[in-house]
Amino acid sequence: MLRMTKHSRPGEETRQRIIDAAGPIFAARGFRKATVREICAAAGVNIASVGYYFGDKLHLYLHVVRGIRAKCEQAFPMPPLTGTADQQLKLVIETILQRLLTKESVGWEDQLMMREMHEPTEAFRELVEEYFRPQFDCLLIIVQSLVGHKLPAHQFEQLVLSIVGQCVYYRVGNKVVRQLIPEDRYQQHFDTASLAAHITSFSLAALTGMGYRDAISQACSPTQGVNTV
Amino acid sequence: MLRMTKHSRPGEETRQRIIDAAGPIFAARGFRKATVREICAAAGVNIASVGYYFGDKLHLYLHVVRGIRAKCEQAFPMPPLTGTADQQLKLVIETILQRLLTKESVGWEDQLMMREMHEPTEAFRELVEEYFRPQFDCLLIIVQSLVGHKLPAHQFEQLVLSIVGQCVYYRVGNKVVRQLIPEDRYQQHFDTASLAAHITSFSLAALTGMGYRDAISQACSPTQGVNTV
DNA sequence: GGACGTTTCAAACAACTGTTTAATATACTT
DNA sequence: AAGTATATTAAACAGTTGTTTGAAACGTCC
Repeated sequence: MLRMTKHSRPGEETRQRIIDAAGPIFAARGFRKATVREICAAAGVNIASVGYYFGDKLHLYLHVVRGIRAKCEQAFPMPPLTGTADQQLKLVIETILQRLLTKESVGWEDQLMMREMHEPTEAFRELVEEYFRPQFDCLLIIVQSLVGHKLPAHQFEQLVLSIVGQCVYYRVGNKVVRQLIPEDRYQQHFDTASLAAHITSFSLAALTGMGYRDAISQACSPTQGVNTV
Repeated sequence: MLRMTKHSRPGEETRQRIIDAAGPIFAARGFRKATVREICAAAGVNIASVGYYFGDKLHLYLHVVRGIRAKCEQAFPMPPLTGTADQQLKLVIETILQRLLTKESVGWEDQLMMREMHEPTEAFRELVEEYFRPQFDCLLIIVQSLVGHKLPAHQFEQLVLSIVGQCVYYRVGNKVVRQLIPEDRYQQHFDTASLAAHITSFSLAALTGMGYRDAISQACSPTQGVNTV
């Protein structure tokens, strides 16, 4: 039974069902390994529907990727930049780790993101601009605020990348970490909150210890825009 | 023309040629995308040779992966643990970055490693034990030496992972970084040596700033084995 | 030099893939 | 109610893949 009003064609439903079904499958299997047959079976539609609505498999994939940012922003929104810069840093690190380390039930978006990092498709460039760049700029502002004075731009960028790198590794190298660290100790000390606390204090200590930042001003620096050279 | 003595069958040569040709192709295309036909064409042998010598494509892949560690250790050997712990840390970070960021000409082994991290095969477990574990233990000893006193094991491990994470991100997230950082600035400040210097000072500053380590002992602590709890 | 095990080869095989087709069904318009 | 554009379907298509086959070529040993 199909209902087809002027503004909601019956096809819209199957179209959406295909996208919904395709996301987790592309994330789990990768673009190449994921088959149109499996996606259509999961969506409960005919094989030919992909060609009918998206042209081909690649364009379906691009539609899926382009819909990710919104979903991710909705599940774990970036925290507002209030409070001291120290607090801001901790919150952002926690948010990034949550997005990265959440279980597969909601986390297939990040799986796809990691696949794009490893084997970029056409969608990669805009994905960086719309997903990674905002996180990067956000951290850049916080770090500039923490340092409190001007530095060459590349130094700020390297500082931010050092922070991001620590977070991302727990996702990218997750399987390695799981094998390097004894299981019980992993369960006890490598949850999202503990890791966020460690990475935050590690990074704050680095900023302080590198002399970029007064050890005294540690817990009381409000955020202010700071320009690079 | 085939030469077949008792101890060096003619097949040994083609067998080796297949392995040599397969490595870069598996690394560049991934296990699935790499085709037996392309590998055999690159090796200059018949398609059927893979089945004849390795049984099937998967077992050829496993042979290739198992031969990686030796090659990598030979190209960029881990530095001997001499000098101050500070110097050791810098050398190890440099070695890791060199292994990770070397151009494709010699770096296909690490490409394969990254693929295994993302999509592990049967070879993953032993790869971690033989390749990642030594690096991890090496850094663990250095960090223990830098801290100079006992700490819970998981804290040492998180410190090491913070260091490794910074390095690995420049490989895993390379394409992201390349797009986030303006090209000219990347060329100027994001070479292996500069990154190694930054990551080293960042990490040393963190260790110092976290209070794990006397700021005074910074440049003169010789390595000594330190046991965790 | 002939017999034998080993190695190579071109060709075919079987399975799976994304895509297209042409017919059928559906819902809206007039 | 007829007509029409839209949507769905089962089936077939065309291409690529890993793997197997059976014969031919080769080197070694008696």
